[in-house]
Amino acid sequence: MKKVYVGNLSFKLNDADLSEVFEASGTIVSARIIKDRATDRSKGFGFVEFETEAEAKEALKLDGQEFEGRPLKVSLAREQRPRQGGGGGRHHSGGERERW
DNA sequence: GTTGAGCGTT
Repeated sequence: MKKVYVGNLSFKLNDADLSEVFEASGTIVSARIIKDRATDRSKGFGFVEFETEAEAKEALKLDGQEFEGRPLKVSLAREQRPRQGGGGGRHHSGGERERW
């Protein structure tokens, strides 16, 4: 998955807004603002998934772009957090990155 | 009605 982390977002932004911002960078598979599961309030950051890596790189160029009065913070998303464990083949748990 | 460095939930 080509996913990018987007931070420094305004608390007013929604997944739709995030989509609006990054749809100009490429084909968005999924765009979501991370919110508090309890209060549903925006945490001020989100994730955007693209179809291709090239589009994700285009999204990285939006890093520093001002939006809603705040400069966007865009970077490669880390490995997706496991939902509940379980399931089976865990390749490499934790934030450890694949060795190059 | 709140806040501000950060890497997530069905």
